[in-house]
Amino acid sequence: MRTGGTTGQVTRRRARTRANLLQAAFSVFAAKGFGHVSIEEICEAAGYSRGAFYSNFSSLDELFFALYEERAELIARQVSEALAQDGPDLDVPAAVDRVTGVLLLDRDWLLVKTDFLVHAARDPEVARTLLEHRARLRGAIAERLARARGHTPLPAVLGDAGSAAHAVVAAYDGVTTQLLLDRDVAGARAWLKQLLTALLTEGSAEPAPRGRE
Amino acid sequence: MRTGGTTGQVTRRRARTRANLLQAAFSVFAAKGFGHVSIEEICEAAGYSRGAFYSNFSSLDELFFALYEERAELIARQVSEALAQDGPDLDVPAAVDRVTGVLLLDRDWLLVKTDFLVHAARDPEVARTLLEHRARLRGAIAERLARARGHTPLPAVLGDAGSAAHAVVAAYDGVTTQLLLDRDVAGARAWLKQLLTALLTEGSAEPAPRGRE
DNA sequence: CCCTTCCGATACACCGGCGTATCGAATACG
DNA sequence: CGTATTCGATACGCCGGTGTATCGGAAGGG
Repeated sequence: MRTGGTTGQVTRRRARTRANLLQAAFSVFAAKGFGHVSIEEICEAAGYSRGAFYSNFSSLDELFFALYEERAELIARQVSEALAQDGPDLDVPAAVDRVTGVLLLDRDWLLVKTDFLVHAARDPEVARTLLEHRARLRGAIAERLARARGHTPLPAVLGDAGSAAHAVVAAYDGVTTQLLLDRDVAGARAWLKQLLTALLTEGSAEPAPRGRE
Repeated sequence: MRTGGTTGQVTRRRARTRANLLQAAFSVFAAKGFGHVSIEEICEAAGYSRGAFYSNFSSLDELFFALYEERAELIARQVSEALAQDGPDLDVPAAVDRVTGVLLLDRDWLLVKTDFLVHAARDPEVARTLLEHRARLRGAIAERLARARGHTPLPAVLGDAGSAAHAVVAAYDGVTTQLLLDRDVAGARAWLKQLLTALLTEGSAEPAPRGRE
């Protein structure tokens, strides 16, 4: 781990190495799960020696944390964009399509995210980070819902926009859990649409999607 | 690991040992998470040597699996009882109270269950087991909902009882995720009631509960 | 009460992975 | 193009945990 360089001379090579390690770690974590992964495995996957690892990170936990933050940041931006993309009217199915394109399609990300959840569940410090990330996403959703209020007849079954956003996130989490098990992406998208439609509209009766199990 | 005893002479001591190991393992897994637990730790916690472990299980995975199945069986029975308990009318808040008493109160169980989910997400064989368990719970819910149909005005926004049960499980999973992070059991119960009320009734507007984050 | 059968504690050899120290090669900068 | 500095590969010692083999004591049957 680099501690305090005398000058600010940080090279391009170093940045590449770090990025490669993170990239490789992502694959390995997704495949095996954090907690069943050794530092050596990551180094091997990335094509570096352990020396490179310790030059860039001080522990596996630190790398994992850095990895999560990097990806979470990326996702958050993409979701915000996807939400902001259309007009003031709220077209739930269309919005779900765009957002799930970001949130549900990358199975590896779901796996790593769930590993991180497990981690956070046992460490309040880590939990804070995850809660903040979730709050940011929820904020984007609440904002979008608030914008729709008045244009589209969003009924107040769930209270204000913030609470409604909470419900949306819960639905998303629930669908994610199922998706991790049955790997049915199409089904998950359909279910999420179904759930959100039920939650966000007053009385639109649609057929329930087919579940695999 | 015991393979093929010449006679069927399996003693009481053995059963106690096995139970003690499972019990200790549960605590250790809950505290540290599967994947950060060694066989030795479990033996130490249970007050046995590694010899005892290998006499009863052949690997950590096997023990973990056995542990999950034991507990899941228990929970499934309790939930079924809790659901069958009252009359044909569906009192959502009351039912939620009874069911969440079983499903949300034991944090350790939530932690182990999530570890198992992570495991299952990477191993289709394990996933099948978990999916079957979930299907059983869902079946109990669907049955309960079907029984309520006709008595209580359950609107068909979600389709048939099976689909509605699916939605209920998704809501439960979503709330669980949040609970793992914020540890707010009361809040989780309130949220679950809120969500299920919104999903299972036509147009009852109630205030949203306070979230901590 | 004996004695057969079973159970689990102990001892042993082994290895994967960890963290550090050192040094040659790569890189930025003048 | 030289050179000061950083980066990462290699080598080393170490340890926790694994799985097996052996053996003394507990448990249950007659």
